Amino acid sequence: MRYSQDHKAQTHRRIIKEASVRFRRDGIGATGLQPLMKALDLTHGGFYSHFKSKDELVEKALQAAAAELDAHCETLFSQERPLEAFIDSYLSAWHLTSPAEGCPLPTMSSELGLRGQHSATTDAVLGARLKQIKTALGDGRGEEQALMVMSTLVGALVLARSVEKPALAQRILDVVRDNLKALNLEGERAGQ
Amino acid sequence: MRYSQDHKAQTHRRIIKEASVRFRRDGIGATGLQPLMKALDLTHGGFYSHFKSKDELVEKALQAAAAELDAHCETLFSQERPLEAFIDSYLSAWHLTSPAEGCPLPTMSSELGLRGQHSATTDAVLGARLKQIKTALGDGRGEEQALMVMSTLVGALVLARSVEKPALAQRILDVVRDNLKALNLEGERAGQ
DNA sequence: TGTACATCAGTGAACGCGCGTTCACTGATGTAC
DNA sequence: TGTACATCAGTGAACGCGCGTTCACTGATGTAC
Repeated sequence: MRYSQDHKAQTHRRIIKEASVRFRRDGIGATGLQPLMKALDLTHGGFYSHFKSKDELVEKALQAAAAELDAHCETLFSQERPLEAFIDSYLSAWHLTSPAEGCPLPTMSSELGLRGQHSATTDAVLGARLKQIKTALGDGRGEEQALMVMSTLVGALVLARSVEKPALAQRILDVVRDNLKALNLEGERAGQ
Repeated sequence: MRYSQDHKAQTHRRIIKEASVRFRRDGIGATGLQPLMKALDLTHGGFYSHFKSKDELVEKALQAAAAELDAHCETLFSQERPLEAFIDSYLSAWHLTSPAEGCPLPTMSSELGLRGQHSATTDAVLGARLKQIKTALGDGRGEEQALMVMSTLVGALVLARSVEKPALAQRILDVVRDNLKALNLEGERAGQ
């Protein structure tokens, strides 16, 4: 059946979108192409008229998640207190329980690293955040401080998602959020 | 064939040891029981006379990795500058490239969390490190500072292992190590 | 001390299942005349 | 404007493969007499 002009492009985007959700939520290895296509009311055979392999979809899905995060961060960093907005967002209860729509660094990039299948997109995502944080800090040691902030945010989220007790997870997020804000307010003052 | 008295216990430990290495290095989902048993010159059928399921082995392997880390950290924290020794060890080039023998938090615990199969052992591992760091810091806000340190260490290692460019990975480790030491030396002074 | 037997750690074939990937095919639609 | 045809996104069966798990079996050794 031949479809209207941009029908295939739409399907292409739908596959990438669904994949970027599932890869982040369930893991890349644990996400099957058959269930993924079925969720979009498609059959699995058609997958290969869109992508030449699962690996290609993984890269496209990571890029889609990166673009999503870029858009979200553009909003956050144009607020009055950009760094606080970013920290609050990254360590929110929503981000804790919604890896499917969250930052791909602790999910997709992490799994790609584990398998030794690194992607330049990971470096781009990290680089984009570092640049935004550095600009928000505005002082000379911005680059190093930005790396500290990102490491702490990612680590806190990874740990909060890993621990068994929900109360401990929430405590990690709360403590790190408060202490990180305190540190960075100092930095912002020092930079002025 | 009947074996000498503690032969089975030895095999049991060998399986757990090999699993704790493979789960951390390759991931739990990507580690097959068949190749694992073959690597120990055993056949896969015998696995179930040792463990009732792969999940049971996962928990035992995580506990083994935790015990290994405990032993290593006991050495580190009995040195003159315990916190620096721990930070240096955690952010070492060796730890970056040797997840198989390293901290299970960014590897096994992270994957268990991703699958929603949390373990109390994760909380125990984190708790043990927090306690040691808190003791090393020795001041009133030790608990919160300890959480900040652990989050930053885990995040730095996760990011360093995720990025594509080795130079960026090394830079993350270097910057975070230096800045974390600076922060904590202040803390140690403040606590005295 | 020598023999018969019970034990049980480990064997290896087999189970159903889902994986990524291939491929001959379908059939509604856009295009050509 | 009406008809014949080419296109090609999507179909669905099939491929080999490795997974976790089961189970009837083996055979060297410890134990009992």
